[in-house]
Amino acid sequence: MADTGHEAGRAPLAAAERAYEFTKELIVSGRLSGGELISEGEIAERVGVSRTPVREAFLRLQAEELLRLFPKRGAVVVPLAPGEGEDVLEVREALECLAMRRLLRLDDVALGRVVERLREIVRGQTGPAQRVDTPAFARADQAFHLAIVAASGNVLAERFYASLGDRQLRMAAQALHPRPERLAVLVNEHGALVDAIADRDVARFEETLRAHLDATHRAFEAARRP
Amino acid sequence: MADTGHEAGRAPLAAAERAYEFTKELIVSGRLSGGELISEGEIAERVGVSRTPVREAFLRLQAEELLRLFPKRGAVVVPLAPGEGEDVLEVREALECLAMRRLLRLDDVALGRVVERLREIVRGQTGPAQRVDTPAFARADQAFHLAIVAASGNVLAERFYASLGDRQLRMAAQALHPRPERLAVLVNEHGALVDAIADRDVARFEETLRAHLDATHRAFEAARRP
DNA sequence: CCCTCGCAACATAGATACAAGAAAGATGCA
DNA sequence: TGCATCTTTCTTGTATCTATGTTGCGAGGG
Repeated sequence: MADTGHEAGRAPLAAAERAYEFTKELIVSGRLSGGELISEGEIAERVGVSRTPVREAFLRLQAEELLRLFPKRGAVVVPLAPGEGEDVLEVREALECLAMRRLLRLDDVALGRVVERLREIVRGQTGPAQRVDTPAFARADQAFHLAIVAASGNVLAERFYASLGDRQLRMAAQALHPRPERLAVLVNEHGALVDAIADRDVARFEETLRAHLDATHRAFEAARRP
Repeated sequence: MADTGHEAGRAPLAAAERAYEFTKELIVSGRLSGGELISEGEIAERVGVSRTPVREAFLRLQAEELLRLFPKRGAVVVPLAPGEGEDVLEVREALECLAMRRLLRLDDVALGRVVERLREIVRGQTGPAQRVDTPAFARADQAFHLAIVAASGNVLAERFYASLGDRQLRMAAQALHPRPERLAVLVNEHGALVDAIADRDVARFEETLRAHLDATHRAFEAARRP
């Protein structure tokens, strides 16, 4: 039973993890904007670890398409491409519609549980929307849409959808911020989506979703090029 | 240990890349099946590099969900989930239909170029189909479908679709290849898909694709559970 | 004035060394 | 024999060191 005698309970949080969180925070928060160049050594020094875990962090960030590594030259923060918002939204729409069609296979009881869970999430969004807490709302929005995909049971789609998350957050932060009055509208649209699911109305779901994402997209584009 | 300066004359392939390809080949080809345990050192020795690039390769494979890394314990090959075949096909269908709708935005000249490129790929499939070269055909099949998605210009979708291809290759390798007489049919179906694209007929494309994938899926499931 | 060659600074890529954690097997005791 | 514990060994995690490639700048020749 020899207890280790170390700071019990406190996870040491691996160096690679710290480097990852640190760098990702820099990017997602926007303190490092697209196109900027960073080096392993620079981050290593600031985090206080060696370059090896930083390298690992950079690889993960590259896999998430937040960083782009150039051999022997360095790493640049991937800028959001002009058409990227469109791409993300189209894929989201496709995956969510797929999820909706898949949800139809559930019996009424199971679908009822899904609907209840979704309504719960939507209820949780009214708070951030009223407080105009944009970052919190962005996370709640993401959780809502991800929940739809997750409920469909397609783990592949769920994983991919989740991987879009950080990218969405990055865009949402820019898209929602200048237009806080849209938040309440978004909550209503979420409610309408759940209604469509509860009614097993695929066409209405797709139509509502398209309008919902179109509005978000347009807001984003409007924010980008005033 | 391997002398590094030996083949330094031309090293177009980085050590990390070699380690990655080597390990991925082991997994996708099925020589390493789900649940098996591998270690960095083992691969490093077999590839003839140090553990550092192997570590990098493992991280990439983990990001692709082909490998699962356990801290301080090792790496296991992720087993293919029971419903994964279904999941993959559904997502493929969704993404390809999305691509088709996107292709409609192209003008006739651009669409004509796409169609011609696709026909080229289909023509290249007749050889493997007649020779019943199943692995080559599987790659050509994947290239065809990926080309459709790539032509749509959605890089996000394209990347995800490519990662699905690896999973599908892996499943195909594991399930003894179904009926070789189907290969010629598949080529014809590919041709029909291109025709639908050339005619800008979304409905026909979706219908043909669904039948195409359904048949593939059924063949796959039939091979898996005899 | 412009072009080119060469050198220095800097960045990564890979190898190696070392430390620490976890599991299997060996060992001693009741 | 059965169990607790200790040791051994295998594994990863991190640091450091060396090699190599890329960039940028400046001197020198046309």
